[in-house]
Amino acid sequence: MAYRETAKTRAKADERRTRIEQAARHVIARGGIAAASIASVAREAGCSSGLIYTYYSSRDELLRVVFARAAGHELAVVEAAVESASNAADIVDSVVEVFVRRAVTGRTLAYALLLEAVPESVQIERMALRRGYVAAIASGIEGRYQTTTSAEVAARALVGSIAENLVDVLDPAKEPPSVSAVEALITELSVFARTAIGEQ
Amino acid sequence: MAYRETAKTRAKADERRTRIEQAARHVIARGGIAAASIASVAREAGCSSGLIYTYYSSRDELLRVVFARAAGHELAVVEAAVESASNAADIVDSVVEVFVRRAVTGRTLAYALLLEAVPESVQIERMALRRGYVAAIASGIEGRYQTTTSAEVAARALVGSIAENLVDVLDPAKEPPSVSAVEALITELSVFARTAIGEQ
DNA sequence: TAAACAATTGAAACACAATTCAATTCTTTG
DNA sequence: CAAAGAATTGAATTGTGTTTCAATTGTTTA
Repeated sequence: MAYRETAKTRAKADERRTRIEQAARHVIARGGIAAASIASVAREAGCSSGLIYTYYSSRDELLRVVFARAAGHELAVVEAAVESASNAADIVDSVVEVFVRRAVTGRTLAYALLLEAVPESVQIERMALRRGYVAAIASGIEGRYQTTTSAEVAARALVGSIAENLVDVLDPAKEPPSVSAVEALITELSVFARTAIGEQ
Repeated sequence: MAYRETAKTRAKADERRTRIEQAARHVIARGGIAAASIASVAREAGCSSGLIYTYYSSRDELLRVVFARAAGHELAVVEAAVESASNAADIVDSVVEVFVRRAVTGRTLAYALLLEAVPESVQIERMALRRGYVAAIASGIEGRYQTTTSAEVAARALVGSIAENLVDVLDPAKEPPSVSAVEALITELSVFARTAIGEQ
């Protein structure tokens, strides 16, 4: 008699949802959160503005979901780096390297994840990402090395040290850094971090 | 024949301007940049919204001026702490102590200065503040102590370490930290920072 | 194919603060 | 005091982007 929801229908809806999230991610990676208006995400996704509201209750909600997914991905990379390292010095080296290289490669996304002005709901996800980084590093350091201070303070300090040294590098108003500048930064941050946790 | 600008007039205008900036500072200290709408600053200053545009070309400009002044004050305090210290370990100790205590005492202002989402023009002032902190610390470290890494990277890392460890402390959604938690944080950050620069 | 209803559109409505400006109030000077 | 003009008001306007929803298009079933 009539149209009813079916597997095919649901699959198509899922695809649409995915397409919208991908579009939002692309727009953010290109121009930051500021560029991710409903209209521009819709344009990128090839749909109308209205349709986005079939999948998300508001712009903030869409941004929150997309941000959380991107953050989860970044965190997983850092967690993997921590896990594959064999001692505290290795951990901080890997974290510095992975963090800086990924930030430089995906400048605008990194800027959005770390520094850009974001709506409240997204800020909450950003805090969660930072807590995730800290937890990953702290757990890595804690088991294997007796630091002079609490692993949590040290882990936070490491995250802060890296992030602060990326501020200029990620500044959208500035030119991207040269390869040699990036290498130099990685080296110096590694030395600093190893010293900071009392290794070598 | 007519009314013309005079010393008294100018003095009154200056007073007005000062009153508006004070009002803006109060509003920000109470509720952050987000709370500093033109209407609420006007209410606090006891004048109309329109009058603010006699003194500032836009809300962003007002915020920029007020932020820059507050930032300058904070920076001067840190610079004084650096100058009064006699060696690298003293410098980092003083900076940690002054930074953390002031942040905790003026939580909302510190949040605005360091972490809150701000308009572009204010973000530029924030960057200047951070560069100021880095320069002050770096110059202090550089002359008196041979660090393992460049003084600039170390100074940035120190600023980042402190700021990151303040994130939870300053979160407006959270309770202010207990006195003992603040003391513990200062101690731990000091130990971390001294270790980081290679001093005991 | 027709009926039933879901998916999609996109222009209009809305929200919300910044900003403007005609009208009013205040100050100064001769 | 009256005229000139500056200071001030605050309601109306503007700008910008989100959100809605009546109308349209697409899909499914009998």
